[in-house]
Amino acid sequence: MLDIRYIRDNPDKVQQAARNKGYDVSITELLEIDDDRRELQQQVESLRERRNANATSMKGGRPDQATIDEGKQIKIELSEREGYLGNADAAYVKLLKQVPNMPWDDVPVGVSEDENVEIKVVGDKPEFDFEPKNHYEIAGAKGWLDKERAAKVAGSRFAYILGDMVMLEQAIIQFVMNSLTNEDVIKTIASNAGLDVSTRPFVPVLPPLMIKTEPYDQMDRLQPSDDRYKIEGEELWLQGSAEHVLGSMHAGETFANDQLPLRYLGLATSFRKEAGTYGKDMEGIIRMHQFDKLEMESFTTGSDSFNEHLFFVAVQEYLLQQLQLPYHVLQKCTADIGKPNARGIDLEVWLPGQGKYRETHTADYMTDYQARRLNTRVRVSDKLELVHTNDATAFALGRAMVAIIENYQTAEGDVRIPEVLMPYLGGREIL
RNA sequence: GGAGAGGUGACCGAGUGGUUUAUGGUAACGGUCUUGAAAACCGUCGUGGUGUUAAAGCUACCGAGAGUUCGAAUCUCUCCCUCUCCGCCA
Repeated sequence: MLDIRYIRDNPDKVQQAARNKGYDVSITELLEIDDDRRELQQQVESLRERRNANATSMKGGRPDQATIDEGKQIKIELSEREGYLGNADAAYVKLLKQVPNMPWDDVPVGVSEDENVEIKVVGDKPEFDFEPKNHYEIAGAKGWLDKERAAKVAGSRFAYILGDMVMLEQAIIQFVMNSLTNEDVIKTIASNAGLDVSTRPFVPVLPPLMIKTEPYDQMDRLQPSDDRYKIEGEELWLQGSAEHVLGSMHAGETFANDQLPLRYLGLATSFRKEAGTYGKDMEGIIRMHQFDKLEMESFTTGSDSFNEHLFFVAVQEYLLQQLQLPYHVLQKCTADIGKPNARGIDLEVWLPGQGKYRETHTADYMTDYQARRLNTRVRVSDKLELVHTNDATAFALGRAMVAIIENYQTAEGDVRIPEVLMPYLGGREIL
């Protein structure tokens, strides 16, 4: 949620930003309702003042009949005004929630993801002296992937992952966990990127995989709710990303300044309905209803948050470079960054089996947009301010394995193991 | 799932319908005293909204929401959470 005071002071800017992001919300209407609401609030508060004065006028003794009658009269008026205020408040909050976060200054204006801007290309695409295969051809032949039986048991867009592919996932998890909990690695990443950020390592987290309606809404991630799985008969949902359960973890809390930055590395299975994508990416494991993901989330002060965002991107690049996977970096345009985002970066890895880049990583810079409704704050030199949140993919494990399988394939249909992962696979060099 | 007990400020803890603008204590901060420190004493010590140049003021907040009442931390209802016992369970 945006700060209403900012909206009052910058109505045109906010309106334009919402338009650029593709959100149809009337700032004029919002500010009119805001005015109405404030006027009603004044009326209600002065009635309450009268009520309170009336109720305490007897200083503890029994009030006389005239005082009681007066109180009854105030009560009638007050309850009428409170009714109006309640309606105005509901309309106000509903509209205010619809206002997207302001895009950062350098976010390109665009109407669709086609206008995302490639800002960097890294790594050499592998060259093969044979026709490279898709990950699902290789994994299928190896017996690592069984979607038919998964369909029988759970339906489409589910898979049994088997054998060495399971070992590979575990190896990636261990590699990333070991790297990002090591302060020396954090130092290296920050200094390579030339970033003046804290070198505090990440805290690994196994979060709950379900989240209640209220914190989900406060994270501004409940929408689109038709991409979410709801537990029948409960105000409970399966999370669609560890971001949802990590970012809401400190709702209602106030940090001391020296607790920040607080960096979490969550490992969680994420669930998405993928409604409206039927027929799209049905082959392989690119777009499953369920996938394991290592996700970074951090809480910082406002002054540190932008560098933290750049740091998260640097972490993503570091991990891909360690695995020697070729990728490019996209700066997402206004239409694609997302409603709570101020800025968004996508990393896409080159998939030789498909002959194109595919999204494997996202870095979301939220400023204080999520924290405002979560009410997560920090005390900075005696003043309270909202924290800023950043989240970013460390590895979506399914897609990471797709990238490894396709980039490291051999003519024989085997998969070489990236060097940094060998120690986690018993020193083997090939799968 | 069943039965019971609870949820009050940074923390502990009183408060079962009306000077409660939430008692008291701890911690923190400032001061007095001291060569310095401790102790003692004095003072300060919540958040949101509204309002304003700034303030004062007003208002809300005792787990969340709704209700009863002239008046609610206190009574009623619903929900959330914690603890104890039973049941079930990896």
